[in-house]
Amino acid sequence: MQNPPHAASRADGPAGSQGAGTSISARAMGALRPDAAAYLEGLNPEQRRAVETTEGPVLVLAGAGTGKTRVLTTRIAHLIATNRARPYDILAVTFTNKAAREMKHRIGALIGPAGEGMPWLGTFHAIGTKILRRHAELVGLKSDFTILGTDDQLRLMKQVILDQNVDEKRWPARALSHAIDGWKNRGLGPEQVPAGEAQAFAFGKGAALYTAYQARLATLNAVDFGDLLLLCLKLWRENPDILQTYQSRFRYILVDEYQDTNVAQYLWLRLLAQGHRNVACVGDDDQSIYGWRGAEVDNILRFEHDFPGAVVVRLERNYRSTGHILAAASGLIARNEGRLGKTLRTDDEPGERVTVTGAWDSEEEARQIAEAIERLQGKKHPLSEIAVLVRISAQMREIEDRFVQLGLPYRVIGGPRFYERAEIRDALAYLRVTANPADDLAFERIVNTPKRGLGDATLQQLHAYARAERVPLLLAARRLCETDELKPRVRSTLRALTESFSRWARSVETQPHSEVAQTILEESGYTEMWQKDRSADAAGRLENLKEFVRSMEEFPDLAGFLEHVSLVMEASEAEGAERVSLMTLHAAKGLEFDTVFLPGWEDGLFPNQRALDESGRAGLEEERRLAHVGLTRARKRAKLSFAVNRRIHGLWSSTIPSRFIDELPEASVDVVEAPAHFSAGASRFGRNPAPFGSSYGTPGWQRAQAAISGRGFGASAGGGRSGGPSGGPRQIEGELVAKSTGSPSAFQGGQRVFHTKFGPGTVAGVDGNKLTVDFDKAGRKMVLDSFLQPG
DNA sequence: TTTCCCTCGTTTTTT
DNA sequence: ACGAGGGAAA
Repeated sequence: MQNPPHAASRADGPAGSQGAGTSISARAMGALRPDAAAYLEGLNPEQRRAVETTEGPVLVLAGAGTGKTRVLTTRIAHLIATNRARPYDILAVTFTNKAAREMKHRIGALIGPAGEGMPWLGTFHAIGTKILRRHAELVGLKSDFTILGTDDQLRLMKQVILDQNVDEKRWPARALSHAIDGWKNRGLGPEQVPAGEAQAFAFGKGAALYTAYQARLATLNAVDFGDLLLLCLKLWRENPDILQTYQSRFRYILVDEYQDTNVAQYLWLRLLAQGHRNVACVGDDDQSIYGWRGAEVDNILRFEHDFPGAVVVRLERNYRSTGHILAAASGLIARNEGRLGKTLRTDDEPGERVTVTGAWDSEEEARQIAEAIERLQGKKHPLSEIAVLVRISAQMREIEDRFVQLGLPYRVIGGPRFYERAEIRDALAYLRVTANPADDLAFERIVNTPKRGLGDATLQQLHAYARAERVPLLLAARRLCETDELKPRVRSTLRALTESFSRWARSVETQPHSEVAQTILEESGYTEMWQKDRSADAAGRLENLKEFVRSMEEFPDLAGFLEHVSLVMEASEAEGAERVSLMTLHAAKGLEFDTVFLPGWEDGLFPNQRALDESGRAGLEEERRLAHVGLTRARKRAKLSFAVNRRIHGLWSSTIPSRFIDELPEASVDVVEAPAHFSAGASRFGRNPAPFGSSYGTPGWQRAQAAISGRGFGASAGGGRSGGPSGGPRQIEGELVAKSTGSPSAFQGGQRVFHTKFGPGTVAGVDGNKLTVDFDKAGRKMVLDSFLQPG
């Protein structure tokens, strides 16, 4: 394999017309290729260069919508098709399981089943796990180690903090967890933490806590996510021979989303890449939005320095967005200083300009968005091609409320993950103890779930015994039941539990694991617990449990299932329905939609004040990249908006439009103004609307009304259901201006009424001029009678 | 052991 | 405003 048949001369493929310096034979050879390689067709010259520069380090700077995934998958197909590598010679790492799955899928489509068997295509963590299982004993583990999720991690930290006599009030487990995660992200083991930082935590106990935490993990035969990479580094550093086998095994290395790598991942890659040095990293420094969780933009900025002789390919031709959208995004991101610099361009038409709309408050903003969506819907715009991207999840509530009122179908992307739901984690804990009786953390989670009278006191006894005898909790429980240490009632409950676990463990040997799971959930009383629960979401939880058991069937055995779960914490998404998507900007990375709404462009919210406070200019630049990501999600329409008043932590505060709005290139932006114009004089977008400075407060609703009707401020562009006729008295949420006047109402219970916002309904109760109305669509609301008409 | 109340925090999220 | 989690009372 030293001389592959089609050894590429240099980067210039046949498409590169810079023939100078390319040998005749090479060109002749290239001329053959288009036939031989259908998969290369349709690639532009830069993409092709990124695919065909197979030898040596390559950095592909792939702007948004420039065909990044295509390059990555084609490159793999190319390596295999030209016999440069077999599927198992290639290491391809991604960040998310979703990305890994998609890549597998697309490679399969390109080269057929040959791509199915890429054993080393996966997330950093999945590959790290695979490697660690093979050499577990060399890093002090057994090969069936468990991978702890965040909740287990936290519980462990709490124990460690307690053990070390640190005040848990002052140094909460979360903070320790944060610190340790940070160290692990930077590739630092307990001994390598800089003394200063270790000192800073808990009066110098930082290092001791870290060490103790690792020791606890080791005794539990468990690792956390950080360890999956960190322990690989340790393994390789201490065993050069093993490192070398991996270095020579991976002839070609590919990395997706390189801008998101942290230091540990970078070190991990660098060690592996030192073998063949054929490492291709694909990323976009302008889409680095995970700095807060350890991603180092520096990794991508430093690539040429770290891999001397690297070829850098820029993909700047955008196939996604229209001209104005691209211009807006480019103009914005150009304000960042720490970037390698790319200029996206498109051959597409200029299209619609990016719109900017102001609203009086966040509720009106939500109303405007919903109306705009309904208008689009009226023009046959598919809802699945519309997305609303928010900066923080708290923004979603009002928008959802509005959608619910209108009966507009939507889905929230990136909500609580399936495997993170309490009922699923509980069920998992039962399975974990069944599969591995030494899994103390899982045991602790469910000893008293459902409630069976085994509380703290009992647990303390178990712990004491377990620690003294150096046995797992379950075994400790079993032994203590044989003594008179426990109160009779506790003893019998505990004995029943331990016996159940023994029984379940036995049945795993003989029965299908999903059936065992079903049995466990029933016999333990867990299902019953939710059946008795009267809260609203109990039914959903039971549904989830069913789905959980069903999903187990896809795996060959219990161990396989548990491994999958610990690495793949994502929701099973019901695809396909015709719905608007609602998500955070972070969750939107990698997705695209025809129309994208971007609400909440207000200073303090976006750019987020906290990001600014904590990371200064770097924070601002990351926020700006986030804005850039948001804009570049749109294919045809991007609609920005801001509200001048927003409720923050329950308090109404006035806000000013985001500085990012003023950074957009004017030529690509349309300001959608209310009929009577929204601000005279001030800057282009009505920055700092004079009459309501920061002094605006809750009692000011009178002023608010005056301002709105007087200036037409933020009146919805399309009229429609939210506002009265323009110029007339504006309606604000009935609740907000609700002031009981005491004057008797013209309405009576049972009467049919109509409300401009909520539609038709029936009066359920009367209190002065405040009415309780059961609306046909919106449910029960308190409204003022002045907003109602007899129906 | 359980239940109720009070305090605290509240960007973004993967594995 | 609001929910989660911890501590004190039943």
